[in-house]
Amino acid sequence: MPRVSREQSEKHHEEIMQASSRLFRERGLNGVSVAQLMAAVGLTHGSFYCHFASKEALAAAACTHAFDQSAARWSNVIAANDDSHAAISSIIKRYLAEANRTGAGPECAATGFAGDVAREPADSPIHASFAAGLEKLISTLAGQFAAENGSPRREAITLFSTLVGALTLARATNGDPLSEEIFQSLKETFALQFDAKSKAPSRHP
Amino acid sequence: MPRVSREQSEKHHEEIMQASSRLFRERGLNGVSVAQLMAAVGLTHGSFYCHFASKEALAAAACTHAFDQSAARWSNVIAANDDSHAAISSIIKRYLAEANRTGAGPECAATGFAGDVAREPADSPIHASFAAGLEKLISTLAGQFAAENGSPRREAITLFSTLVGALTLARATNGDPLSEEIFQSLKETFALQFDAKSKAPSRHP
DNA sequence: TGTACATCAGTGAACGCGCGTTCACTGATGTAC
DNA sequence: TGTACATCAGTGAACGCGCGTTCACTGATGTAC
Repeated sequence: MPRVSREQSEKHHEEIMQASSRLFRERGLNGVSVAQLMAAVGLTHGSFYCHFASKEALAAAACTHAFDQSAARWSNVIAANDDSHAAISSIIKRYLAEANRTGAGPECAATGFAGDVAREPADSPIHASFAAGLEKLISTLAGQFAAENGSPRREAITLFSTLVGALTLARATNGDPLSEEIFQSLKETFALQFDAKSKAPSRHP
Repeated sequence: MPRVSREQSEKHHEEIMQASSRLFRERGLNGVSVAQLMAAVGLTHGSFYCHFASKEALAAAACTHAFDQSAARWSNVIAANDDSHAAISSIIKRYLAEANRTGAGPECAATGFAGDVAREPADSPIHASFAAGLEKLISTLAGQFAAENGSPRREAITLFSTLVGALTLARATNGDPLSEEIFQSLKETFALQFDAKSKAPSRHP
C-alpha cells in the first residue's frame, strides 16, 4: 500500500524512532540493520529514507529520544516523592532492579549507547545527542542534592557513574553469579550511605 | 614467504593476540575485521585460521589477555606501595588519568569489552573470559580493603563500578566539557572519601 | 653431516552473505479548480 | 460538492562493498634416514 495518510506517516516516523531507540540499546548500533528496524514496525527497508536521511541520523535521534524518556521517568519519580532523599533513594532502587540487570526492562540510555558512541567517528551527530542527554540526566539528578554538603553536581556525577558502572558490569556478566553480586553489593553500599546521611542532616534541620 | 619457523609462528600468534586485545578494546569486536587485524601484525588474512579457530575464539582469548594485563598492572602497583591505602589511592589515580579518558593510553579491559560482551550470544565463549577476568580484578582489589570496616568485596565492587562508570561516560562524551567534569568530580569525591578514612583508622591503629 | 621428503605457516583468489543506500515504480492521499 | 491531477509514502529489485571463512597452492622448515 503506497502513499499512506500524513497522519499515518507521522505515526510510522514515531514508531521507527521508538523501535530503534529500544533496539539500538539492546543490540548496539551495528547489531540492528535498517531492514530489521523497518520490519519491526511492519514496513520494508526502502521507505526508511522517506523518514531519515541516513542510519547515522536516526541513531542520533534515537539517542536523544532514549535520554528524553529516561529523564521523563526520573522527573515522574521525583514528582511522586515528598523529599529529595526519598527521590534519590527511589531512583537508585529502580536502577538496581532485577529487570534492568537481566535486560528484561528498558535499558538505561547512558549504558545502552555509551559504548557505541565512544567508538563512532568524531564528526558523528550522535556525540552531541549523547552529551546533551547525559547533561540533562545529571542536572536532573543534581537538583535533588542539597548544596550545603558539597557540590550537587559532583554528587550527582559520582552517583550516576556508580550506577552506570554497576549496570554495565552486571549486564556483561549476566548468567554468572558475579552479576547478582554486583547489584547486591551496590544495594548494600547505598543502604550504608543513606543510613549515615539520614543521621547527619538531623543535626542541621 | 610461506612456512616460517615454529619460533616465528609462535611470535605471530602472540602478536595477533596482543594486537586484537588492543584493537577490540579501541574499536569494538565488530569494529575490527580479521583482515585488518592480520594486517596490523604484517600478515594477510588467510593465515589467521592457522592460529585461531574463528574470530569468536580469538575474541575470547583477547578478552582474557586484556584482563591478565590489567591484573598484572594492578599487582605491580600494589607491590610498589607500602600499604593498602596508598595502593588503592594509586590505582584510582592511574585509572582517572587523562590518557585513559581521551583514549591515548591502553583502555581498561572491563570498559573496553563490557558493551560487546553483553550483546554477544549467550553461548559465546567470551562471556566466561569476561566473568573470569573481572573476578580476578575484583578479588585483587578486594585484597586491599581491610575486613574490619565492612566487606572488602563489597567495597571493591563499589569502587570498581564507580571507576568503570566514570570512564565509560567520560569516553562517550570525549570532546565535550562534561567529559573532563566527570573525571574531575570523581577525583574530588575520592579525595573527600580518603580524607575521611585517613582520620578514622587513626582511632583504631 | 648430507640428502630426500613430509609438514604446514602463510598467500591470495574466491565463496556466500548481509549491509547501507539508490531508484524506478505504484497508487492512495491531498490539493486546486 | 465533484472532478482532474500532482504529490509522495511505501515497495522491492538492484548497486557496490566489506565481512568471516574456505581452499588450492607455495616453498622454507623440520624430520627421518
